[in-house]
Amino acid sequence: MYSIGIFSKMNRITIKTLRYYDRAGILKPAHVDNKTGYRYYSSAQIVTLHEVMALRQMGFKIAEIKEAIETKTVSRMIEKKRTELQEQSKKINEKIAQADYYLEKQEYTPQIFIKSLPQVIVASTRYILPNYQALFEVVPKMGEKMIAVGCKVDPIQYCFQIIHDGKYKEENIDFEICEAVTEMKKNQNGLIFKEIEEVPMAACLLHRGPYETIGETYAILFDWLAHNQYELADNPREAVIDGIWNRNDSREWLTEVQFPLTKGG
Amino acid sequence: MYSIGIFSKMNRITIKTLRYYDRAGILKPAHVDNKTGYRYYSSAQIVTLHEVMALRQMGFKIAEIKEAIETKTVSRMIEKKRTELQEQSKKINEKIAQADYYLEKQEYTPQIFIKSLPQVIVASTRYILPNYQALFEVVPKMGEKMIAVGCKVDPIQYCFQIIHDGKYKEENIDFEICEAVTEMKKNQNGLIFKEIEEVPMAACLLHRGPYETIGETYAILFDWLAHNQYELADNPREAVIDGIWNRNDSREWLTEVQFPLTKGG
DNA sequence: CATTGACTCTCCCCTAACAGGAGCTTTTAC
DNA sequence: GTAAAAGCTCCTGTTAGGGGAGAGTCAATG
Repeated sequence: MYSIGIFSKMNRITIKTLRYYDRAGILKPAHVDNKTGYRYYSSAQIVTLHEVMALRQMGFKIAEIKEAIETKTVSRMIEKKRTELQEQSKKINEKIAQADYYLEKQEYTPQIFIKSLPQVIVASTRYILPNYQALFEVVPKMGEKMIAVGCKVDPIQYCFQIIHDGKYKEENIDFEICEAVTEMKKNQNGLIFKEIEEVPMAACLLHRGPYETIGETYAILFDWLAHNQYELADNPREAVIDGIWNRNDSREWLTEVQFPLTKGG
Repeated sequence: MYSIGIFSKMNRITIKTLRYYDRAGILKPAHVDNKTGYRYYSSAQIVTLHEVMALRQMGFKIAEIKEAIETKTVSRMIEKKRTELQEQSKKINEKIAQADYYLEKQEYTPQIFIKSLPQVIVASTRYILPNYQALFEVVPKMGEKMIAVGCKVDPIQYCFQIIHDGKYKEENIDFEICEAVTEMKKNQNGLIFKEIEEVPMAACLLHRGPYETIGETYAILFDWLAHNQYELADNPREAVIDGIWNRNDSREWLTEVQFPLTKGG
Protein backbone atom coordinates (compact mmCIF):
# COMPACT_ATOMS: atom_id res chain seq x y z
CA MET A 1 0.00 0.00 0.00
CA TYR A 2 1.18 3.43 -0.91
CA SER A 3 0.17 6.74 0.59
CA ILE A 4 -1.18 9.28 -1.85
CA GLY A 5 2.08 11.23 -1.82
CA ILE A 6 4.23 8.24 -2.72
CA PHE A 7 1.72 7.02 -5.24
CA SER A 8 1.64 10.43 -6.89
CA LYS A 9 5.43 10.55 -7.13
CA MET A 10 5.69 6.99 -8.44
CA ASN A 11 3.32 7.78 -11.23
CA ARG A 12 4.26 11.40 -11.75
CA ILE A 13 0.74 12.63 -11.28
CA THR A 14 -0.40 15.27 -8.83
CA ILE A 15 -2.16 14.55 -5.57
CA LYS A 16 -4.92 16.89 -6.68
CA THR A 17 -5.49 14.77 -9.75
CA LEU A 18 -5.62 11.57 -7.74
CA ARG A 19 -8.22 13.04 -5.41
CA TYR A 20 -10.16 14.27 -8.40
CA TYR A 21 -10.12 10.83 -9.99
CA ASP A 22 -11.30 9.37 -6.71
CA ARG A 23 -14.29 11.71 -6.63
CA ALA A 24 -14.92 11.17 -10.32
CA GLY A 25 -15.01 7.44 -9.70
CA ILE A 26 -12.40 6.39 -12.23
CA LEU A 27 -9.63 5.58 -9.79
CA LYS A 28 -10.72 4.74 -6.28
CA PRO A 29 -7.96 4.01 -3.76
CA ALA A 30 -7.77 0.37 -2.68
CA HIS A 31 -8.35 1.44 0.89
CA VAL A 32 -9.57 4.55 2.65
CA ASP A 33 -9.07 4.79 6.38
CA ASN A 34 -12.54 5.50 7.60
CA LYS A 35 -11.32 7.36 10.65
CA THR A 36 -8.81 9.69 9.06
CA GLY A 37 -9.94 9.62 5.45
CA TYR A 38 -6.38 8.87 4.32
CA ARG A 39 -6.20 7.24 0.90
CA TYR A 40 -4.04 4.18 0.32
CA TYR A 41 -3.29 2.77 -3.10
CA SER A 42 -2.19 -0.73 -4.03
CA SER A 43 -0.21 -1.97 -7.03
CA ALA A 44 -3.47 -2.86 -8.74
CA GLN A 45 -4.28 0.85 -8.88
CA ILE A 46 -1.14 1.40 -10.92
CA VAL A 47 -2.58 -0.81 -13.63
CA THR A 48 -5.85 1.11 -13.63
CA LEU A 49 -3.99 4.39 -13.62
CA HIS A 50 -2.07 3.33 -16.70
CA GLU A 51 -5.29 2.60 -18.51
CA VAL A 52 -6.81 5.90 -17.46
CA MET A 53 -3.74 7.87 -18.45
CA ALA A 54 -3.42 6.11 -21.80
CA LEU A 55 -7.00 7.13 -22.63
CA ARG A 56 -6.49 10.63 -21.27
CA GLN A 57 -3.51 11.05 -23.55
CA MET A 58 -5.69 10.12 -26.49
CA GLY A 59 -7.93 13.03 -25.60
CA PHE A 60 -10.64 11.19 -23.67
CA LYS A 61 -12.67 13.12 -21.14
CA ILE A 62 -13.01 11.73 -17.65
CA ALA A 63 -16.67 10.88 -18.22
CA GLU A 64 -15.78 9.09 -21.44
CA ILE A 65 -13.12 7.06 -19.68
CA LYS A 66 -15.64 6.07 -17.07
CA GLU A 67 -18.10 5.03 -19.74
CA ALA A 68 -15.47 3.18 -21.75
CA ILE A 69 -14.34 1.19 -18.73
CA GLU A 70 -17.80 0.53 -17.31
CA THR A 71 -19.43 -0.54 -20.53
CA LYS A 72 -16.29 -2.22 -21.88
CA THR A 73 -16.66 -0.55 -25.25
CA VAL A 74 -13.16 0.83 -25.38
CA SER A 75 -12.41 0.22 -29.01
CA ARG A 76 -15.75 1.57 -30.20
CA MET A 77 -15.11 4.71 -28.21
CA ILE A 78 -11.63 5.02 -29.64
CA GLU A 79 -13.14 5.02 -33.11
CA LYS A 80 -15.55 7.74 -32.09
CA LYS A 81 -12.75 9.72 -30.53
CA ARG A 82 -10.70 9.40 -33.68
CA THR A 83 -13.48 10.98 -35.70
CA GLU A 84 -13.74 13.77 -33.17
CA LEU A 85 -10.01 14.35 -33.26
CA GLN A 86 -10.03 14.62 -37.00
CA GLU A 87 -12.71 17.27 -36.83
CA GLN A 88 -10.67 19.17 -34.30
CA SER A 89 -7.67 18.88 -36.54
CA LYS A 90 -9.62 20.31 -39.45
CA LYS A 91 -10.79 23.25 -37.39
CA ILE A 92 -7.30 24.03 -36.26
CA ASN A 93 -6.05 23.89 -39.81
CA GLU A 94 -8.73 26.37 -40.81
CA LYS A 95 -7.58 28.70 -38.06
CA ILE A 96 -4.00 28.36 -39.22
CA ALA A 97 -5.14 29.18 -42.75
CA GLN A 98 -6.85 32.32 -41.45
CA ALA A 99 -3.75 33.35 -39.53
CA ASP A 100 -1.58 32.76 -42.59
CA TYR A 101 -3.90 34.83 -44.70
CA TYR A 102 -3.72 37.81 -42.39
CA LEU A 103 0.02 37.47 -41.94
CA GLU A 104 0.43 37.63 -45.68
CA LYS A 105 -1.78 40.70 -46.01
CA GLN A 106 -0.28 42.90 -43.39
CA GLU A 107 -2.21 45.95 -44.48
CA TYR A 108 -5.56 45.28 -42.90
CA THR A 109 -6.75 44.13 -39.52
CA PRO A 110 -8.82 40.96 -39.46
CA GLN A 111 -12.44 41.76 -40.19
CA ILE A 112 -13.78 38.86 -42.19
CA PHE A 113 -15.85 36.55 -40.10
CA ILE A 114 -18.04 33.60 -40.83
CA LYS A 115 -21.59 33.58 -39.56
CA SER A 116 -24.87 32.03 -40.51
CA LEU A 117 -27.58 34.00 -42.27
CA PRO A 118 -31.11 33.62 -40.99
CA GLN A 119 -34.01 32.05 -42.75
CA VAL A 120 -36.29 34.95 -43.68
CA ILE A 121 -39.48 35.80 -45.50
CA VAL A 122 -38.82 38.61 -47.93
CA ALA A 123 -40.59 40.89 -50.31
CA SER A 124 -38.45 41.09 -53.40
CA THR A 125 -38.07 42.69 -56.79
CA ARG A 126 -35.47 41.93 -59.42
CA TYR A 127 -33.99 44.28 -62.00
CA ILE A 128 -30.99 44.59 -64.20
CA LEU A 129 -29.83 48.07 -63.35
CA PRO A 130 -27.29 50.13 -65.26
CA ASN A 131 -25.28 50.87 -62.09
CA TYR A 132 -25.39 51.02 -58.30
CA GLN A 133 -26.68 54.59 -58.45
CA ALA A 134 -29.92 53.31 -59.88
CA LEU A 135 -30.67 51.54 -56.61
CA PHE A 136 -31.50 54.91 -55.10
CA GLU A 137 -34.47 55.17 -57.42
CA VAL A 138 -35.65 51.61 -57.33
CA VAL A 139 -35.44 50.97 -53.59
CA PRO A 140 -37.69 53.83 -52.45
CA LYS A 141 -40.27 52.85 -55.05
CA MET A 142 -40.23 49.34 -53.70
CA GLY A 143 -40.79 50.77 -50.22
CA GLU A 144 -43.88 52.57 -51.45
CA LYS A 145 -45.25 49.43 -52.99
CA MET A 146 -44.71 47.57 -49.75
CA ILE A 147 -46.65 50.20 -47.84
CA ALA A 148 -49.37 50.04 -50.47
CA VAL A 149 -49.90 46.31 -49.96
CA GLY A 150 -49.67 46.59 -46.18
CA CYS A 151 -46.37 44.84 -45.58
CA LYS A 152 -44.84 44.86 -42.16
CA VAL A 153 -41.08 45.09 -42.12
CA ASP A 154 -39.45 42.56 -39.85
CA PRO A 155 -37.83 44.23 -36.83
CA ILE A 156 -34.69 42.24 -37.66
CA GLN A 157 -34.04 44.92 -40.31
CA TYR A 158 -32.43 42.60 -42.81
CA CYS A 159 -32.55 44.39 -46.14
CA PHE A 160 -30.19 43.19 -48.84
CA GLN A 161 -29.50 42.82 -52.52
CA ILE A 162 -28.60 39.50 -54.06
CA ILE A 163 -26.08 39.98 -56.84
CA HIS A 164 -27.16 37.39 -59.34
CA ASP A 165 -24.11 37.92 -61.49
CA GLY A 166 -22.10 36.09 -58.84
CA LYS A 167 -19.34 38.66 -59.00
CA TYR A 168 -18.76 42.37 -58.79
CA LYS A 169 -19.80 44.39 -61.81
CA GLU A 170 -20.04 48.10 -62.37
CA GLU A 171 -22.63 48.10 -65.11
CA ASN A 172 -25.83 46.24 -65.90
CA ILE A 173 -25.98 44.54 -62.56
CA ASP A 174 -28.57 41.85 -61.91
CA PHE A 175 -30.00 42.90 -58.54
CA GLU A 176 -32.63 41.16 -56.49
CA ILE A 177 -33.71 43.51 -53.75
CA CYS A 178 -35.02 41.77 -50.66
CA GLU A 179 -36.56 43.10 -47.51
CA ALA A 180 -37.35 40.90 -44.55
CA VAL A 181 -41.05 41.04 -43.66
CA THR A 182 -43.10 39.48 -40.93
CA GLU A 183 -45.40 37.41 -43.08
CA MET A 184 -45.87 35.83 -46.45
CA LYS A 185 -48.28 37.52 -48.87
CA LYS A 186 -49.53 36.90 -52.34
CA ASN A 187 -47.31 38.25 -55.08
CA GLN A 188 -48.82 41.57 -56.12
CA ASN A 189 -48.02 44.99 -57.36
CA GLY A 190 -44.67 43.73 -58.72
CA LEU A 191 -43.59 42.38 -55.34
CA ILE A 192 -42.57 38.77 -55.09
CA PHE A 193 -42.78 37.15 -51.68
CA LYS A 194 -40.53 34.23 -50.90
CA GLU A 195 -38.92 32.34 -48.15
CA ILE A 196 -35.16 32.51 -48.21
CA GLU A 197 -33.44 29.59 -46.57
CA GLU A 198 -30.92 29.77 -43.85
CA VAL A 199 -27.32 29.92 -44.99
CA PRO A 200 -25.20 27.98 -42.51
CA MET A 201 -21.96 29.76 -43.34
CA ALA A 202 -21.25 33.08 -44.97
CA ALA A 203 -18.03 35.09 -45.00
CA CYS A 204 -18.96 38.63 -44.12
CA LEU A 205 -17.01 41.82 -44.57
CA LEU A 206 -18.19 45.33 -43.90
CA HIS A 207 -17.90 47.95 -46.55
CA ARG A 208 -17.65 51.51 -45.34
CA GLY A 209 -18.36 54.31 -47.75
CA PRO A 210 -20.34 54.76 -50.95
CA TYR A 211 -21.08 52.06 -53.46
CA GLU A 212 -18.42 53.35 -55.82
CA THR A 213 -15.74 51.63 -53.80
CA ILE A 214 -17.59 48.41 -52.95
CA GLY A 215 -15.54 46.65 -55.62
CA GLU A 216 -12.56 46.72 -53.24
CA THR A 217 -14.51 44.83 -50.62
CA TYR A 218 -15.45 42.22 -53.18
CA ALA A 219 -11.81 41.95 -54.21
CA ILE A 220 -10.75 41.29 -50.63
CA LEU A 221 -13.37 38.60 -50.21
CA PHE A 222 -12.47 36.87 -53.46
CA ASP A 223 -8.81 37.01 -52.52
CA TRP A 224 -9.66 35.56 -49.13
CA LEU A 225 -11.63 32.79 -50.81
CA ALA A 226 -8.62 31.89 -52.90
CA HIS A 227 -6.55 31.46 -49.74
CA ASN A 228 -8.98 29.12 -48.00
CA GLN A 229 -10.63 25.84 -48.70
CA TYR A 230 -14.03 27.47 -48.83
CA GLU A 231 -15.99 27.88 -52.00
CA LEU A 232 -18.75 30.26 -52.96
CA ALA A 233 -22.00 28.39 -52.44
CA ASP A 234 -24.42 30.95 -53.78
CA ASN A 235 -24.64 34.48 -55.07
CA PRO A 236 -23.23 37.25 -52.88
CA ARG A 237 -25.50 39.50 -50.90
CA GLU A 238 -25.10 43.09 -49.86
CA ALA A 239 -26.84 43.77 -46.57
CA VAL A 240 -27.71 47.39 -46.14
CA ILE A 241 -26.98 48.87 -42.73
CA ASP A 242 -26.43 52.60 -43.02
CA GLY A 243 -27.17 54.55 -46.18
CA ILE A 244 -28.49 57.74 -47.64
CA TRP A 245 -31.65 57.67 -45.53
CA ASN A 246 -29.84 58.15 -42.26
CA ARG A 247 -26.36 59.43 -43.12
CA ASN A 248 -25.70 62.49 -45.22
CA ASP A 249 -22.01 61.78 -45.54
CA SER A 250 -21.57 58.86 -47.92
CA ARG A 251 -18.28 57.98 -46.21
CA GLU A 252 -20.36 56.80 -43.25
CA TRP A 253 -22.48 54.38 -45.21
CA LEU A 254 -22.21 50.80 -44.11
CA THR A 255 -22.91 47.68 -46.13
CA GLU A 256 -22.12 44.12 -45.21
CA VAL A 257 -21.03 42.00 -48.13
CA GLN A 258 -21.98 38.36 -47.51
CA PHE A 259 -20.54 35.39 -49.40
CA PRO A 260 -22.45 32.14 -48.78
CA LEU A 261 -19.91 29.34 -48.39
CA THR A 262 -19.41 25.63 -48.56
CA LYS A 263 -16.32 23.80 -47.47
CA GLY A 264 -14.28 22.86 -50.47
CA GLY A 265 -11.94 19.90 -50.86
CA MET B 1 -29.22 52.67 -32.38
CA TYR B 2 -30.15 49.06 -31.99
CA SER B 3 -31.46 47.29 -28.93
CA ILE B 4 -29.50 44.28 -27.80
CA GLY B 5 -32.07 41.89 -29.25
CA ILE B 6 -31.99 43.42 -32.72
CA PHE B 7 -28.23 43.76 -32.62
CA SER B 8 -27.85 40.14 -31.66
CA LYS B 9 -30.08 39.01 -34.51
CA MET B 10 -28.36 41.26 -37.04
CA ASN B 11 -25.02 39.77 -36.19
CA ARG B 12 -26.15 36.27 -35.33
CA ILE B 13 -24.62 36.32 -31.93
CA THR B 14 -26.38 35.62 -28.65
CA ILE B 15 -27.49 38.27 -26.20
CA LYS B 16 -25.52 36.45 -23.52
CA THR B 17 -22.39 36.80 -25.55
CA LEU B 18 -22.96 40.50 -26.10
CA ARG B 19 -23.43 41.06 -22.39
CA TYR B 20 -20.32 39.03 -21.71
CA TYR B 21 -18.28 41.10 -24.18
CA ASP B 22 -19.58 44.23 -22.50
CA ARG B 23 -18.38 43.03 -19.10
CA ALA B 24 -15.11 41.81 -20.60
CA GLY B 25 -14.58 45.25 -22.08
CA ILE B 26 -14.08 44.24 -25.69
CA LEU B 27 -17.40 45.46 -27.01
CA LYS B 28 -19.10 48.18 -25.01
CA PRO B 29 -22.48 49.37 -26.24
CA ALA B 30 -22.47 52.89 -27.67
CA HIS B 31 -25.01 53.92 -25.07
CA VAL B 32 -26.35 52.51 -21.86
CA ASP B 33 -29.46 54.06 -20.40
CA ASN B 34 -28.37 54.92 -16.93
CA LYS B 35 -31.84 54.60 -15.52
CA THR B 36 -32.87 51.26 -16.96
CA GLY B 37 -29.48 49.76 -17.82
CA TYR B 38 -30.67 48.95 -21.34
CA ARG B 39 -27.84 48.58 -23.84
CA TYR B 40 -27.99 50.32 -27.20
CA TYR B 41 -25.58 49.60 -30.02
CA SER B 42 -24.68 51.80 -32.96
CA SER B 43 -23.39 50.85 -36.41
CA ALA B 44 -19.86 51.52 -35.22
CA GLN B 45 -20.20 48.56 -32.87
CA ILE B 46 -20.82 46.32 -35.86
CA VAL B 47 -17.35 47.16 -37.10
CA THR B 48 -15.79 46.34 -33.75
CA LEU B 49 -17.80 43.17 -33.52
CA HIS B 50 -16.46 42.05 -36.89
CA GLU B 51 -12.92 42.54 -35.67
CA VAL B 52 -13.60 40.67 -32.47
CA MET B 53 -15.29 37.78 -34.23
CA ALA B 54 -12.58 37.52 -36.86
CA LEU B 55 -9.98 37.12 -34.11
CA ARG B 56 -12.20 34.74 -32.15
CA GLN B 57 -12.51 32.55 -35.20
CA MET B 58 -8.73 32.40 -35.40
CA GLY B 59 -8.73 30.95 -31.88
CA PHE B 60 -7.97 34.09 -29.89
CA LYS B 61 -9.06 34.22 -26.29
CA ILE B 62 -11.07 37.20 -25.11
CA ALA B 63 -8.14 38.51 -23.10
CA GLU B 64 -5.86 38.20 -26.10
CA ILE B 65 -8.31 40.12 -28.26
CA LYS B 66 -8.41 42.84 -25.66
CA GLU B 67 -4.64 42.99 -25.56
CA ALA B 68 -4.32 42.90 -29.34
CA ILE B 69 -6.73 45.79 -29.75
CA GLU B 70 -5.47 47.88 -26.87
CA THR B 71 -1.80 47.55 -27.65
CA LYS B 72 -2.32 47.55 -31.41
CA THR B 73 -0.05 44.57 -31.89
CA VAL B 74 -2.50 42.50 -33.86
CA SER B 75 -0.12 41.04 -36.40
CA ARG B 76 2.50 40.14 -33.82
CA MET B 77 -0.18 38.35 -31.84
CA ILE B 78 -1.37 36.53 -34.93
CA GLU B 79 2.13 35.19 -35.41
CA LYS B 80 2.20 34.00 -31.83
CA LYS B 81 -1.21 32.44 -32.22
CA ARG B 82 -0.09 30.68 -35.36
CA THR B 83 2.74 29.03 -33.46
CA GLU B 84 0.33 27.99 -30.74
CA LEU B 85 -2.07 26.57 -33.27
CA GLN B 86 0.64 24.52 -34.88
CA GLU B 87 1.55 23.02 -31.54
CA GLN B 88 -2.08 22.16 -30.95
CA SER B 89 -2.22 20.58 -34.37
CA LYS B 90 0.81 18.44 -33.59
CA LYS B 91 -0.70 17.28 -30.33
CA ILE B 92 -3.92 16.30 -32.00
CA ASN B 93 -2.03 14.39 -34.65
CA GLU B 94 -0.21 12.50 -31.94
CA LYS B 95 -3.52 11.59 -30.36
CA ILE B 96 -4.82 10.41 -33.71
CA ALA B 97 -1.70 8.28 -34.11
CA GLN B 98 -2.35 6.73 -30.69
CA ALA B 99 -5.96 6.01 -31.58
CA ASP B 100 -4.90 4.47 -34.89
CA TYR B 101 -2.39 2.31 -33.12
CA TYR B 102 -4.94 0.88 -30.72
CA LEU B 103 -7.53 0.44 -33.44
CA GLU B 104 -5.05 -1.63 -35.40
CA LYS B 105 -4.14 -3.77 -32.39
CA GLN B 106 -7.56 -4.73 -31.19
CA GLU B 107 -6.28 -7.31 -28.76
CA TYR B 108 -5.20 -5.13 -25.88
CA THR B 109 -6.69 -2.20 -24.03
CA PRO B 110 -4.68 1.01 -24.04
CA GLN B 111 -2.07 0.91 -21.33
CA ILE B 112 0.96 2.70 -22.70
CA PHE B 113 1.27 6.18 -21.37
CA ILE B 114 3.91 8.83 -21.55
CA LYS B 115 5.17 10.40 -18.38
CA SER B 116 8.31 12.09 -17.19
CA LEU B 117 10.83 10.28 -15.03
CA PRO B 118 12.18 12.15 -12.03
CA GLN B 119 15.68 13.35 -11.50
CA VAL B 120 17.09 11.09 -8.79
CA ILE B 121 20.23 10.32 -6.87
CA VAL B 122 20.94 6.61 -7.06
CA ALA B 123 23.28 4.03 -5.70
CA SER B 124 24.20 1.76 -8.59
CA THR B 125 26.10 -1.31 -9.63
CA ARG B 126 26.62 -2.65 -13.10
CA TYR B 127 27.05 -6.23 -14.19
CA ILE B 128 26.74 -8.36 -17.26
CA LEU B 129 24.54 -11.15 -16.00
CA PRO B 130 23.87 -14.47 -17.70
CA ASN B 131 20.09 -14.06 -17.37
CA TYR B 132 17.30 -12.29 -15.47
CA GLN B 133 17.36 -14.99 -12.81
CA ALA B 134 20.77 -13.77 -11.73
CA LEU B 135 19.20 -10.49 -10.57
CA PHE B 136 17.80 -12.35 -7.58
CA GLU B 137 21.32 -12.93 -6.32
CA VAL B 138 22.84 -9.62 -7.19
CA VAL B 139 20.11 -7.32 -5.96
CA PRO B 140 19.94 -8.54 -2.36
CA LYS B 141 23.73 -8.32 -2.15
CA MET B 142 23.54 -4.74 -3.29
CA GLY B 143 20.96 -4.07 -0.60
CA GLU B 144 23.35 -5.38 2.02
CA LYS B 145 26.14 -3.16 0.76
CA MET B 146 23.83 -0.17 0.92
CA ILE B 147 22.96 -0.90 4.50
CA ALA B 148 26.66 -1.33 5.23
CA VAL B 149 27.52 2.13 4.00
CA GLY B 150 24.49 3.70 5.68
CA CYS B 151 22.42 4.58 2.63
CA LYS B 152 18.93 5.86 3.10
CA VAL B 153 16.48 4.68 0.49
CA ASP B 154 14.38 7.46 -0.94
CA PRO B 155 10.71 7.13 0.07
CA ILE B 156 9.85 7.55 -3.60
CA GLN B 157 10.78 3.87 -3.94
CA TYR B 158 12.19 4.14 -7.42
CA CYS B 159 14.31 1.06 -7.98
CA PHE B 160 15.13 0.11 -11.53
CA GLN B 161 17.52 -1.57 -13.91
CA ILE B 162 18.91 0.21 -16.94
CA ILE B 163 19.27 -2.20 -19.83
CA HIS B 164 22.45 -1.00 -21.47
CA ASP B 165 22.01 -3.28 -24.42
CA GLY B 166 19.25 -0.99 -25.61
CA LYS B 167 17.00 -3.93 -26.41
CA TYR B 168 15.57 -7.06 -24.89
CA LYS B 169 18.01 -9.94 -24.49
CA GLU B 170 17.66 -13.24 -22.72
CA GLU B 171 21.34 -13.91 -22.09
CA ASN B 172 24.38 -11.91 -21.02
CA ILE B 173 22.39 -8.80 -20.23
CA ASP B 174 24.18 -5.59 -19.38
CA PHE B 175 22.30 -4.45 -16.27
CA GLU B 176 22.85 -1.32 -14.26
CA ILE B 177 20.91 -1.64 -11.05
CA CYS B 178 19.85 1.66 -9.54
CA GLU B 179 18.15 2.49 -6.29
CA ALA B 180 16.98 6.00 -5.45
CA VAL B 181 18.59 7.28 -2.28
CA THR B 182 18.20 10.47 -0.28
CA GLU B 183 21.73 11.74 -0.61
CA MET B 184 24.92 11.52 -2.60
CA LYS B 185 27.81 9.55 -1.09
CA LYS B 186 31.33 8.72 -2.06
CA ASN B 187 31.65 5.67 -4.26
CA GLN B 188 32.56 2.80 -1.97
CA ASN B 189 32.15 -0.86 -1.44
CA GLY B 190 31.38 -1.40 -5.12
CA LEU B 191 28.54 1.09 -5.05
CA ILE B 192 28.58 3.97 -7.50
CA PHE B 193 26.57 7.05 -6.61
CA LYS B 194 25.28 9.26 -9.35
CA GLU B 195 22.68 11.77 -10.23
CA ILE B 196 20.34 10.61 -12.94
CA GLU B 197 18.74 13.40 -14.89
CA GLU B 198 15.10 13.91 -15.42
CA VAL B 199 13.67 12.29 -18.50
CA PRO B 200 10.97 14.57 -19.88
CA MET B 201 9.14 11.84 -21.75
CA ALA B 202 9.09 8.10 -21.38
CA ALA B 203 6.64 5.57 -22.75
CA CYS B 204 5.71 3.29 -19.90
CA LEU B 205 4.06 -0.09 -19.95
CA LEU B 206 3.45 -2.37 -17.02
CA HIS B 207 4.62 -5.93 -17.15
CA ARG B 208 2.69 -8.37 -14.99
CA GLY B 209 4.28 -11.68 -14.20
CA PRO B 210 7.76 -13.12 -13.96
CA TYR B 211 10.74 -11.90 -15.92
CA GLU B 212 10.52 -14.83 -18.30
CA THR B 213 7.76 -13.09 -20.22
CA ILE B 214 9.06 -9.54 -20.08
CA GLY B 215 10.18 -9.89 -23.68
CA GLU B 216 6.53 -9.57 -24.74
CA THR B 217 6.25 -6.22 -23.05
CA TYR B 218 9.37 -5.05 -24.85
CA ALA B 219 7.93 -6.29 -28.11
CA ILE B 220 4.77 -4.24 -27.59
CA LEU B 221 6.73 -1.13 -26.81
CA PHE B 222 9.00 -1.51 -29.82
CA ASP B 223 5.98 -2.11 -32.01
CA TRP B 224 4.35 0.98 -30.56
CA LEU B 225 7.50 2.97 -31.26
CA ALA B 226 7.38 1.92 -34.89
CA HIS B 227 3.84 3.30 -35.16
CA ASN B 228 4.62 6.71 -33.75
CA GLN B 229 6.96 9.54 -34.48
CA TYR B 230 8.79 9.00 -31.23
CA GLU B 231 12.28 7.62 -31.03
CA LEU B 232 14.14 5.88 -28.27
CA ALA B 233 16.24 8.54 -26.57
CA ASP B 234 18.14 6.37 -24.14
CA ASN B 235 18.37 2.85 -22.80
CA PRO B 236 15.20 1.26 -21.48
CA ARG B 237 14.63 0.93 -17.77
CA GLU B 238 12.74 -1.64 -15.79
CA ALA B 239 11.22 -0.14 -12.68
CA VAL B 240 10.56 -2.71 -10.04
CA ILE B 241 7.22 -2.45 -8.26
CA ASP B 242 6.21 -5.84 -6.93
CA GLY B 243 8.56 -8.80 -6.85
CA ILE B 244 9.73 -11.83 -4.96
CA TRP B 245 10.14 -9.92 -1.72
CA ASN B 246 6.43 -9.19 -1.32
CA ARG B 247 4.60 -11.61 -3.61
CA ASN B 248 5.02 -15.33 -3.55
CA ASP B 249 3.14 -15.87 -6.76
CA SER B 250 5.32 -14.72 -9.63
CA ARG B 251 2.19 -14.01 -11.68
CA GLU B 252 1.58 -11.04 -9.41
CA TRP B 253 4.93 -9.43 -9.96
CA LEU B 254 4.80 -5.99 -11.44
CA THR B 255 7.50 -4.21 -13.40
CA GLU B 256 7.17 -1.00 -15.35
CA VAL B 257 9.18 -0.95 -18.55
CA GLN B 258 10.16 2.63 -19.37
CA PHE B 259 11.40 3.81 -22.78
CA PRO B 260 12.90 7.31 -22.70
CA LEU B 261 11.71 9.19 -25.77
CA THR B 262 12.40 12.07 -28.06
CA LYS B 263 10.10 13.31 -30.73
CA GLY B 264 11.26 12.12 -34.09
CA GLY B 265 10.79 13.82 -37.45
C1' DC C 1 -55.36 54.95 -20.05
C1' DA C 2 -54.62 50.36 -18.84
C1' DT C 3 -53.16 46.09 -20.08
C1' DT C 4 -50.57 42.56 -22.12
C1' DG C 5 -46.85 40.38 -24.10
C1' DA C 6 -42.31 40.86 -25.57
C1' DC C 7 -38.01 42.50 -24.17
C1' DT C 8 -34.29 43.51 -20.98
C1' DC C 9 -32.03 43.86 -16.67
C1' DT C 10 -29.12 41.76 -12.76
C1' DC C 11 -28.00 37.91 -10.06
C1' DC C 12 -26.96 33.16 -9.25
C1' DC C 13 -25.57 28.56 -10.52
C1' DC C 14 -23.40 25.35 -14.02
C1' DT C 15 -19.76 23.59 -17.19
C1' DA C 16 -14.03 20.43 -17.24
C1' DA C 17 -10.23 19.16 -15.02
C1' DC C 18 -7.94 20.37 -12.10
C1' DA C 19 -4.65 24.29 -9.18
C1' DG C 20 -4.00 27.12 -5.19
C1' DG C 21 -4.69 27.98 -0.62
C1' DA C 22 -6.92 28.03 4.26
C1' DG C 23 -7.59 25.70 8.36
C1' DC C 24 -7.39 21.57 10.64
C1' DT C 25 -5.85 16.65 11.80
C1' DT C 26 -2.58 12.81 11.45
C1' DT C 27 1.67 10.59 10.73
C1' DT C 28 6.53 10.31 11.03
C1' DA C 29 11.06 11.31 12.58
C1' DC C 30 14.21 12.64 15.95
C1' DG D 1 7.49 14.94 23.48
C1' DT D 2 7.72 17.93 19.85
C1' DA D 3 7.94 19.61 15.36
C1' DA D 4 7.92 18.97 10.56
C1' DA D 5 5.80 16.88 6.88
C1' DA D 6 1.90 15.00 4.98
C1' DG D 7 -2.91 14.34 4.70
C1' DC D 8 -7.82 15.76 4.93
C1' DT D 9 -12.01 18.78 3.45
C1' DC D 10 -13.77 22.90 1.78
C1' DC D 11 -13.64 27.16 -0.89
C1' DT D 12 -12.35 29.78 -4.82
C1' DG D 13 -10.69 30.49 -9.58
C1' DT D 14 -9.93 29.24 -14.33
C1' DT D 15 -13.03 29.93 -20.11
C1' DA D 16 -16.68 31.68 -22.52
C1' DG D 17 -20.55 31.87 -22.01
C1' DG D 18 -25.75 28.98 -21.15
C1' DG D 19 -29.94 28.45 -18.36
C1' DG D 20 -33.16 30.26 -15.52
C1' DA D 21 -35.41 33.29 -11.71
C1' DG D 22 -37.49 37.39 -10.53
C1' DA D 23 -38.15 42.03 -11.44
C1' DG D 24 -38.40 46.13 -14.28
C1' DT D 25 -39.33 48.32 -19.10
C1' DC D 26 -41.09 49.02 -23.74
C1' DA D 27 -44.43 49.02 -27.53
C1' DA D 28 -48.68 48.02 -29.32
C1' DT D 29 -53.40 47.20 -28.66
C1' DG D 30 -58.22 47.74 -26.79
